[in-house]
Amino acid sequence: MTSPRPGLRKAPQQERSKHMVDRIVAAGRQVLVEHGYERATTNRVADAAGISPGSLYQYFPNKDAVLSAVVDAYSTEIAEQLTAVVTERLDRPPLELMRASYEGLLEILEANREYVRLMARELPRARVAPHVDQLERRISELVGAYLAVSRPTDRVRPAVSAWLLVRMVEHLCVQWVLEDPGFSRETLVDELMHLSAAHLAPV
Amino acid sequence: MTSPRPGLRKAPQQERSKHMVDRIVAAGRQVLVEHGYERATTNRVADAAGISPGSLYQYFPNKDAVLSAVVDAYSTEIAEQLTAVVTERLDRPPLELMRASYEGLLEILEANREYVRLMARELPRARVAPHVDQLERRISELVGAYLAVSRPTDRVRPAVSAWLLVRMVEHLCVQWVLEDPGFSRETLVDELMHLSAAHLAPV
DNA sequence: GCGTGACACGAGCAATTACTCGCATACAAT
DNA sequence: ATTGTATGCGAGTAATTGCTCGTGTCACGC
Repeated sequence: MTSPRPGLRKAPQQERSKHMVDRIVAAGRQVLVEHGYERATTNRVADAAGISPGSLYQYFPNKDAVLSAVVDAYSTEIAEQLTAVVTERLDRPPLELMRASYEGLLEILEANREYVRLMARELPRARVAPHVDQLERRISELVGAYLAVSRPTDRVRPAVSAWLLVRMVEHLCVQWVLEDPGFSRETLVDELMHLSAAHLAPV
Repeated sequence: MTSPRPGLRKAPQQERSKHMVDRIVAAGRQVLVEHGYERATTNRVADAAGISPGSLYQYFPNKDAVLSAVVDAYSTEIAEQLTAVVTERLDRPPLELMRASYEGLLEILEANREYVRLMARELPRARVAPHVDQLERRISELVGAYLAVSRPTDRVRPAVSAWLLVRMVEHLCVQWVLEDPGFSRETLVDELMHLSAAHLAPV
């Protein structure tokens, strides 16, 4: 990434510093996961990156920018995985697509439990809200558009269905991954399917 | 409350200090709501309570204890309101009880939007998790017990239903209150009823 | 080789924070 | 009134934190 990122003090120009930003972000992620939000200091991040605080501040204007970059990189990563899973199966029939999406989501969340815990438990909600809100809005719009075309039900407006289903599925999957409430992933998917289908069923 | 509270340094013995603890907790709540978590310092809380930091530390061993007391008092308050709403209508038929509970929950959340924002957005999840988890577990157990008796469906175990329904309803209601997503409370309740009924419907 | 600017360093500053302690005051019992 | 104690004060302290700046090093065009 040579293009200037938002929140970056300056763009790296020589080879040796090209990866500096990425190293800092990676170190920030590691510090957050290992030490938690309250112990995530700039000095610690610089330490973890094997550089000095001064070098960190050549690329980031302040602590906030570092943490934002961490959250941003991490959530982009997850969003891309999710998009890939869904678009891969976009040609399948609706119900099958739905089930595949839920299973894909759960697989991704389970594979990134560390990230889920960081975003949903460790970080103050105010810090992740912009990213999460944006992601939820984007997905809601996609689902809403899909529903506006297929129009499985007239009881509810597509936008309302999208809002409800996206938040319901997301939250239950996240909580299931974090809590491990004692029933199988298959059961969860089955019940999510049941709930979604019931909601979308015509009057 | 003359009984020693957990996390309290010492119990007030004279009249003039009886309300000191409550004043500190109230001030803490106000500071959290007004200034946010990151700006909630002990000195600011003492200021807001109109006392000195030294006095604060006569009753609380550390900052954490103050914040915990705030969260605890606040969530107890809400839990009591919710319990009242449900128990008041415990004799009504199941569907009516369910609808009344959802409506009661939404009324309480809307009346305490400030609290909801504090708990769900402002505070780090790690700090509210104990309280929220406990509340969720308690409600899940209640619902599970209720379902174990009435057994509306054999498809899912009562505990699983309780887990899913409690988290689904709670999260959607909280998000609806915080986001104001552009559809009426009536619509939300209708859809929650629809979803719950569908989930609990026999095979 | 040499000069110039990008790069990196890390000690340290200024500000903030949680928390204390010596002292003053209000109260209750005698 | 006097005395012992509970209560309250608030300037101060030790530690931490975000961040800077003077200094030095390295890469690259000439």
